[in-house]
Amino acid sequence: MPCRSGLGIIVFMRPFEQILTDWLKPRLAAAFPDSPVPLAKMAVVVAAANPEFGDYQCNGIMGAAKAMRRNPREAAETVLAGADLPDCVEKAEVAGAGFINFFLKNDALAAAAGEIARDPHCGVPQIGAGKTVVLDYSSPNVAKPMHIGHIRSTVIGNALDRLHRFLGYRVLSDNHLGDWGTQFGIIIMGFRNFVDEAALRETPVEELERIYVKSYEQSKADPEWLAACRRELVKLQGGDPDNLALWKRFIALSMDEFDKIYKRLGVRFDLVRGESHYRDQLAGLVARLAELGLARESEGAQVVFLEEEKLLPCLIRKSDGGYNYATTDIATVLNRVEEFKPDRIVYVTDERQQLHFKQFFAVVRRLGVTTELVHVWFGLMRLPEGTFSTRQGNVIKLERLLDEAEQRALALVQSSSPEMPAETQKEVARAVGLGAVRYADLSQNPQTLITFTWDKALALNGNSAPYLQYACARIASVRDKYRDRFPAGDYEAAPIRVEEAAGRALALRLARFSEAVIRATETYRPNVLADYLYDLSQAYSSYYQNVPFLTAPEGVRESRLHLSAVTERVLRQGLGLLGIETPERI
RNA sequence: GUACCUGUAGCUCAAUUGGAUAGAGCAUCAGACUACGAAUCUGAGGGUUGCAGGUUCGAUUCCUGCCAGGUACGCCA
Repeated sequence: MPCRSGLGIIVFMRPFEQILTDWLKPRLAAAFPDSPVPLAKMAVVVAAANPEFGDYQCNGIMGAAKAMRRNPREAAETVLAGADLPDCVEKAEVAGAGFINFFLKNDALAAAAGEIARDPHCGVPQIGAGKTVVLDYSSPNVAKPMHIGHIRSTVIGNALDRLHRFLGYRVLSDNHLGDWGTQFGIIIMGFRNFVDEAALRETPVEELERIYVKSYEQSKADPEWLAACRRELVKLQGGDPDNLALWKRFIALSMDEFDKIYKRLGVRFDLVRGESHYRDQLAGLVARLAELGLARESEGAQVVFLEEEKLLPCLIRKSDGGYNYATTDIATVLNRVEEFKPDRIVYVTDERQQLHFKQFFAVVRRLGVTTELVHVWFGLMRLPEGTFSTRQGNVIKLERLLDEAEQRALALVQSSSPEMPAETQKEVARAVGLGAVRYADLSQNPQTLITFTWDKALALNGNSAPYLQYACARIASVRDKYRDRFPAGDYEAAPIRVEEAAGRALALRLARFSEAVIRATETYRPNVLADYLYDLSQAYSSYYQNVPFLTAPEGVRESRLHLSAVTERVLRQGLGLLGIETPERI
């Protein structure tokens, strides 16, 4: 992996899979001059599935050989015949039906670990340099408390945010608040008739929710009330000063509460532009779509038909003259494209909005926008007894989840670290509890539904954030003891040597960090990184258990401390990308 | 009715996007602290990958049909 100039300065470093792929390409091109399978696909090298098959493997030859009616094993032998292996490879062999397996030199693994320690990005290439991504996530509705259903968009979106930045992308995170919908007519009526000012001072957002629910129920039972709600909405949208003042107050109260949660979760946005930010552009947008012949009237509404895309029609203006979210979303894309010139716009929402995104993406395409648009959707959060909803009253507030997590973590810290000062215990419990909640969500494939249980969300052992945090704390603890006992020692200057099996397995995991980061980002699945970190951590725990540090002979001791330090660095960096803190001691 | 998603060990989830003997955690059972943190480690049992076909050297992955669950289908977001 290390690539040095003659002066011993690091020029660049590449992951092993990249080195091996590049090595394979010209050889495959020579062996298969007329292959119908593209070289780029044939030459892909991936981590080996099983240690007995080496460290990395290439599976592409079998497909190509098949397409050309050649014997795959013989074809693979031909490729390897020259035997001028890359420096990092100990041996390469053909196995099974026509796999090529690569076994790396221990020295190469040791050197790679050393490079990761020195590289500011832990060996991860800056593949996003020069590219801009707008990331749209969280986006809660004003006047409703955030509940456990909101955690997914916020936590997944935030992890994607951090991952992209780490890869060198310019990221603009935008919290597209629901601050301009039909709900405000209902809330204003609720406010005028039911508000309890004392409650509004005590728990503002809960009170707003209460009056919303009450007014909503009344609107379903009473057509007069519903009509009044509509009138209030039209007044608001028409700029009525009283309603505007109320609306602004609702937003301010909600934002205060959202900000508290974002602060606890370590989430910050570059932009907070709610739907209302685009409200003056909606009429012009609809007119433009009509002029272009894209939109036309249907049943009193303005609609874009999407038969070519085999999609249902997209409604952009209601028959009562009001606009809906599709219109706002289209306007938002146009603004972002013009203002930020992004290469890509990524949205993180739940699965229910898939059709909506396909529809308004299609409309935007017809307007000539070529920016890549991605909808990252995730499965709904459910309770064991079924879905939850505000109206059923079975929601679990996000704040309560976070409080509970910190409490459980505190109990654990107090029992296992009684000597720790109370203030520190509290701080550690915060990091451990919130880390557990984040990890429980991020370690699962986003596209599956999550059934919420307290035990799962707050797990503190096994495959959980505290397991990873524990590994970090243990490394830090050994490092401090080393400094006590060997004040003159400098393990960071000592070379890393890879000898025993557990150390080799650990170094191999470290070399795969960049692959995990890139794949997690490109597939929009933070769980890929979470899986990697857990695997790395297991490799370390095993190493720790099987190999002495402080009682090892000089040299070996320093090498092991050094390898531990690299592991710590990658773990802290990786967990940081998931938004999980790693206290020195836990 | 149409479209999308999910179905893997008792439970919760993986499986490098078509690769080799389908892997982890929890739970169960058996071991390991007079060493550097046992929030840990070592090992065992546990599988017709919903069912039935198909495509090919090779399928949890792709195609078709069923079954079960979830979600969405013009004026909510």
